Amino acid sequence: MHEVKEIGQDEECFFTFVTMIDKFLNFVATRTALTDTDIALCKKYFEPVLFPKNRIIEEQDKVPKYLYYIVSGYLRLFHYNQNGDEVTTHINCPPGFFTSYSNFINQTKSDENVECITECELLRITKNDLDEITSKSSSIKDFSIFVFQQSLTYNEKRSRELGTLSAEQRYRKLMEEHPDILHNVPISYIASFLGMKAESLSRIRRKITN
Amino acid sequence: MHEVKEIGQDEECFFTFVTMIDKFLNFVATRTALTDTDIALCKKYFEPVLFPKNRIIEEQDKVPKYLYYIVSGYLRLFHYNQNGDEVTTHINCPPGFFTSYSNFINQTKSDENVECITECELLRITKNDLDEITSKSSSIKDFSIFVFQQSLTYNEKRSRELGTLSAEQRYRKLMEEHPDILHNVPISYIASFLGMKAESLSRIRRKITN
DNA sequence: TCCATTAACTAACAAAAGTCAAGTAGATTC
DNA sequence: GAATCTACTTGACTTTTGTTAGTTAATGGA
Repeated sequence: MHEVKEIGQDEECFFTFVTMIDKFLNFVATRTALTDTDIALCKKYFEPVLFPKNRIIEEQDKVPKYLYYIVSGYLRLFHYNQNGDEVTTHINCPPGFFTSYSNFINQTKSDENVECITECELLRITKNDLDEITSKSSSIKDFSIFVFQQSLTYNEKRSRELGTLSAEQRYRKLMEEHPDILHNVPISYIASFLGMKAESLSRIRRKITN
Repeated sequence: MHEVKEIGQDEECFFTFVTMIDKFLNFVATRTALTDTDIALCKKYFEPVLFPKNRIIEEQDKVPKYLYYIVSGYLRLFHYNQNGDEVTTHINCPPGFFTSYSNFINQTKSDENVECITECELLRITKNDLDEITSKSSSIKDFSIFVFQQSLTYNEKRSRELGTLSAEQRYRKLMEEHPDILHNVPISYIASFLGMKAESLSRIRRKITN
């Protein structure tokens, strides 16, 4: 059985693998029926890890190593633009998966970093191991295709909103759909994620709450 | 052997199936090696069709019937916003595939219309038939996964650009990457696709060419 | 051929968002 | 507890984009 790895730190960890993998299996079960064999495969190949706040777990200019399932915590994807400013392109929280999808799937170099915004409990799997378990289990394969499609749908939605909504409408939408993000993620990341400057978001927030 | 169907019109058609499918097979071959069996499968299941300018070939509130390969012509995806205005979310041209991807894959209702901007020569395939040939040929399956990944990559790129570039930068980028679109697609569609008003695009064009 | 319709451009003004510079409040550190 | 430091806010100003309305050019149908 795995132990929870806390990378680059010597602090003790009280989170148990059983808890994490069970949460994951519950999530999968909401969508796909799993056999005992499927469950055993997941337990064998998904590795539980615990990271502290602000840890960068995938680096730009490298091939993303893992697909992550988020048990707890907040993650972001960001890169640097021509001026050297950080641009946050994704923010996610439980329950869900996280990685630089197209680069992970194709195993190509990504220009994005994956960073833990808060402390994060994650389950991770490499591309090789994912291919391994999807070839062994058609249920897991179906679920993995579903996850991939979710990412496609997400990006279609995101580009539609960025193309047609005003900064204020985009913020209001985030307030409705992910109020938790507002309480757990720095405003500056949220502004960048919503495609506006931090000052603009500040003004919008004041106007709304006034 | 198929005949080229020209739907809803009685005009004669001089495009041959052989030409269309050969262009398609050449395109696939740039990426995936096909056996004679694979080629026979494609010829059997991809149906050549010819549509006139402005024809809507997939309608909103319905499940998209086909995935299209574009042999010639320009297509767009559009929907209506709260004010009843058209919003163009995608424009594409040969060589490439076209559909409302996430709804086609999941066979769910789409709120988008697929419209031929110009006369279009297309090859189309239903979801059932696509599943059929991908189950019979692993090469075709690989290629089909590649096509969907392209769509994911495309949407990631698009949302990044809409989130971080100014209207002028977005137009300049389109000028560089798809100058042909500017000559074949109405300005109003392009403006909407780039997330700006037609008047803004007009100003930008004057400023650039002045 | 003429009329009606539409697409594209223009201009003047309004609103939204960015820029720059300064200020505040809350943490953190020594 | 004073001094930093950082994230966030604020205000004045600029630039970009949207709005409205009018003009021109091209298009298609009767």
